[in-house]
Amino acid sequence: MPGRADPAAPAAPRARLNRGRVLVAAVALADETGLAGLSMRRLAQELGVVPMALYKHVADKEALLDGMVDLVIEGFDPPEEALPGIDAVRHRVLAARRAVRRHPWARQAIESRTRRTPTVLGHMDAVAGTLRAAGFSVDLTHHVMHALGNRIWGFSPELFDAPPEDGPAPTPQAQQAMAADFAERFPHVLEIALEATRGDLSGVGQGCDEDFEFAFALDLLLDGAQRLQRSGWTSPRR
Amino acid sequence: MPGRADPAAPAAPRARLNRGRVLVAAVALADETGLAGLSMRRLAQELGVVPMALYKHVADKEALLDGMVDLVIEGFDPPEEALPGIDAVRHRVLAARRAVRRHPWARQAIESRTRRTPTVLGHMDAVAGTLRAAGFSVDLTHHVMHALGNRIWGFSPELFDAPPEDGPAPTPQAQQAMAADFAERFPHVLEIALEATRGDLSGVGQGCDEDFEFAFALDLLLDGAQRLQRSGWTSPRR
DNA sequence: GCCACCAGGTGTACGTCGTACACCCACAGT
DNA sequence: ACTGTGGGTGTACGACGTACACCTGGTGGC
Repeated sequence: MPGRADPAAPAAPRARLNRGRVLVAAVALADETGLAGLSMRRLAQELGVVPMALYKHVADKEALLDGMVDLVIEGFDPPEEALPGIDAVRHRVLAARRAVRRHPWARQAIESRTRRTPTVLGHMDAVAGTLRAAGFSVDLTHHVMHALGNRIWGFSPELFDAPPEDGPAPTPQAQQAMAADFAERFPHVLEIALEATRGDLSGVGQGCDEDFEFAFALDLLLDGAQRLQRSGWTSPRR
Repeated sequence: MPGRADPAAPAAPRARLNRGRVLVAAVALADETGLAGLSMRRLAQELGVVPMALYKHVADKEALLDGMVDLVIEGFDPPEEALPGIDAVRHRVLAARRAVRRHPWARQAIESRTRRTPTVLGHMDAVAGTLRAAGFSVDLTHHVMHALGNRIWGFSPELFDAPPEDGPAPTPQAQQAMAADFAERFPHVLEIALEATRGDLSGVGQGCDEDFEFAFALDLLLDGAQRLQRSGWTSPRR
């Protein structure tokens, strides 16, 4: 083996790893092999690196998945055309769908996420904002967001599943600052949360009235379906 | 240790295992610990048995999950009252939802299933049959089933994801018999499949036009939402 | 020019998972 | 009495995620 050891390795000094490269490689690997085929070990191998090296760039596999989902969401086509009212919502949702469809694993991954990254909140805020711009009340916007469910993502996770529970308790002023930041970045999400909790955000963790939201969406669909049936609807044959 | 060995073990001769007991225990364990906490080893321990013993009753973990999901579906409240038209659909879907909510893991489990067991097909057939009884065309029934999505289950797996691909190729007459059996047990599912493939069931594996189904459901929801907005809808405050 | 630092990559090891495979035992049918 | 055979056992293997100790090459301070 000494006859082989070239001190200045020729072609591939192997670019340094960083979070971005890890995430991109993970997305590519998942595209190829599906979520089930994505393991830390396999991913490391793909990057020509030892498994533990990944942990310098992502906290653990959950964080890796979070990052991958963010990457997909960032790939949502921006709504360049300024469409009127509800059509803007439709446009945005269909754009999300296109991005999600590019990655067959994305639906499952998004559904499994329990943390809400800023990127995820950003998308929800954008959809809510589009509904508000179309003249919807905060109240109605809220329930329609639930009803859209899957469709917001090209398929709806709950906004708040579990309390954030970071490590050490944040100081009051840090909390204040975070709240202000949140209000600025996600104003529409905030107004919905305020409406739903009647201004008492402390109870935001326990979520919405799921039974109500379920029935709301069900009735929206069934009423619409019945209207189609009465009008003798048939699907367009291509 | 010989001083302890009692030849006729006193209280617990430990009832024999069978598929039913395994499934019930698995459901109970998942109820307690969530899907993530359900492992073959843990389940075996709960049953006072060695892990490999389970494999005499379920083929593998996938089959275990299939069985658990079937158990949940069998727990759907039967629609005793004969409601008129669309209300029967609503009633049935809400019944499914109640059953699914009893088991927090069920949604995730159902979504992850790729095989369609007879029990699953049975539920879909029942929902389709209820829509047909309400006067919906096969065509409209089909698309409404897609649109209901999650809601059919208390949250929509595709009917056909992958070809069945059992082990050895079934003989033609066995295939014939299976088809006849299917037609008898799931007539409404069959008529939808026939409609969607225009009578050529050989192509049933490649599924429906997902883009169309997605847009159909999206428009149903958005049209309904817009109607509510125009009528000045507000949610009922309790 | 030296050295101390440290971000980033390595190696080893642990506990858990699903499950293949060989076994063994108690009872049923002859 | 003999022989299957259905059901429970024991051992073992190859993944997996990741903790922990280590090393190493480049950078900033002096």
